[in-house]
Amino acid sequence: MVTIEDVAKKAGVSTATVSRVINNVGNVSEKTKMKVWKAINELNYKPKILASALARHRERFLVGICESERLKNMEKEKIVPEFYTVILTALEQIGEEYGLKFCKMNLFSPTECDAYILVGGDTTKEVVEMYRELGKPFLLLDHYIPGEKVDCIVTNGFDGAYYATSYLIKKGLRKIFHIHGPLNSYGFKGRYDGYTSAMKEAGLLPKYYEYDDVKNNMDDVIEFMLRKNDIPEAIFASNDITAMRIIKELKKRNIKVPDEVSIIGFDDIISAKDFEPSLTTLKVFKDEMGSLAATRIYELLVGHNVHPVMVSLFTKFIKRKSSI
Amino acid sequence: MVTIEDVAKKAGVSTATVSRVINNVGNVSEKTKMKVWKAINELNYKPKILASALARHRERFLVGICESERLKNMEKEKIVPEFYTVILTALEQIGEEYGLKFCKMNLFSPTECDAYILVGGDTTKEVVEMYRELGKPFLLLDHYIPGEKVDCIVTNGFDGAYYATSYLIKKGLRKIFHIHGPLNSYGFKGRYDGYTSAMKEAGLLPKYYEYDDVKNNMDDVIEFMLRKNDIPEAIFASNDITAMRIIKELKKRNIKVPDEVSIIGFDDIISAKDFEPSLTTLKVFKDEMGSLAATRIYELLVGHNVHPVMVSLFTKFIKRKSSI
DNA sequence: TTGTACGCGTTATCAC
DNA sequence: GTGATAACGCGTACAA
Repeated sequence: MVTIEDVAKKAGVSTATVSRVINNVGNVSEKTKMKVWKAINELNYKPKILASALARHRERFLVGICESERLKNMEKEKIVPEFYTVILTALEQIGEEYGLKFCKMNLFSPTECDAYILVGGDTTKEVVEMYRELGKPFLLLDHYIPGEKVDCIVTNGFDGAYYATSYLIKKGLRKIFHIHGPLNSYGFKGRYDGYTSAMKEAGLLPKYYEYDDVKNNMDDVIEFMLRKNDIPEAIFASNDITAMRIIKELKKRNIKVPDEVSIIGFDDIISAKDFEPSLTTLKVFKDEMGSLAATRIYELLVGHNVHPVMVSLFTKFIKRKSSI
Repeated sequence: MVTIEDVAKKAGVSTATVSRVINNVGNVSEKTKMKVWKAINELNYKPKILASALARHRERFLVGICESERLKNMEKEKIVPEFYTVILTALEQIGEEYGLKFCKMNLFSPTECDAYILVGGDTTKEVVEMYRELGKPFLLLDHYIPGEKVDCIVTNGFDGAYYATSYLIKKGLRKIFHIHGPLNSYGFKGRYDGYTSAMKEAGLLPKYYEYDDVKNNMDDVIEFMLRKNDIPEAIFASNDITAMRIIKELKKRNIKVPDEVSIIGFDDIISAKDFEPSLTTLKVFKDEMGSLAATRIYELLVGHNVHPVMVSLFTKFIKRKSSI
């Protein structure tokens, strides 16, 4: 392994100078810079992020947590239960390990920071453009924008949905439906794809209904579904809230869960395990998302040319009483 | 930040003992273990991977690079050009930074190692099951298996395809076709999804043809396409080899590229820039895949309960002469 | 402008 | 069974 010391020796300077050249700080004469870069290239030296990060621990970076008003309100009204809190807690805890300080701000009017974490689905192409112009590293948390090649951390909805659907199929069920939110949301789209993919692979016909979260038209959706397709053997819902509303409507019509219809949700929100019946679901690791975000933003802050990636966390199937 | 020293002080032992307890090595009395765990929990201490990794550099891990015969033959016959070489080079270089040693072996009959990297698309559920039973960390490189929740590193075909298709649309083209390999391959499927997604969003009708890589039936595909849909304005191919074969067939029929038809490939294989005309394509960062694989397998080796994730690298659009 | 020396948090070696 | 301490590779006060 070639270290900074090897480079220093080869260039005939001290390790301090090499470090200064690499990180482009302090005053180094052009002549010395040339010598150092030459040595670096000849030895094919790559700085070790690990050691660098450790040594930089004294450095304090300020990272902006950027949220839209809409998201904050959803938090407040418990539509997106505990999401924000859990993420932020993990983010701050792991961030501390890297010497990160966090600072909340509005997504659309960020204040000066060393880096930014853009939370939730309200980040558009235009917003990304704005952050690009700030010239600081940033990443999307729980969101992805096709074609923009911007670093992001998301939950792998496809995989979870595929697993849940396959599970129901393996249990011998055939008439498995999917009720989902708007498919322009990346999260819902992935789950939809996972469901249809599993169904098609098993030679089954996917059947799905769109549900409007805001209007809460579950009554109509269920009514329509029952009239048109008779009773399904199972429904995979694109989140826990939706699953709970489905169960409520089924109960109203005296349809037994899970005896007549199995229901599976997505998220594992806190109330899922105390619901009646307790909800079978796919657990989303919000704390892991937070800690991954902290790790990633740190890499972007101190790493030399980091390639943009999408990191998607797998979910965990939690078997409870709402499904066979 | 709470360090190992804080824990040691609280438990009334040395840092060495705390380290021994955490990593479960050496001889520590049960009584001391209890004291240490108690202190760890009370302080909510989390070991710092960074420092741990740095200190462990002296340790040498042996990592198996597992490939199927099929893949090795494809390498040899240049069907998957330079893939193996580029990946392995980056893997070894970055791996060295972490004290990793690599050892090539057959995917289906691995020998004893500390961890494994399973290369390419021949890894099935059954193979995964076999590696799980080995009880060692492993990850898939350039492959993903739905529902298995196994760590993997892939290229984000969806994003690249979406970008390329959107690019053609923005240039004013409407009749954009897609010629793809078998969709049971994760890579081809993602690109297919990205293409159709971009087309649908623009209100255009996706049109695609499957091409059989092994039979090399490009002549038939092009013939069929031309007869049925007349001439497209552009074709997005699911890889460079396919793109080159398309161009060859079009040339044979005196159709000009890019004047009459724009062609975009995927991969940016070495020969892409010397092809006539040079190929517009989406560059896959093989070296980055290798280095990410090294980093990730190291995290799996030394990290405490690492959550499984899929890391997908964004591609880069390379504009050359085969497209407008 | 450059070099010396210390510290980042953890693990491993060697005493006891 | 346990403790003191020297590494690991790099960044940066401070000195020169």
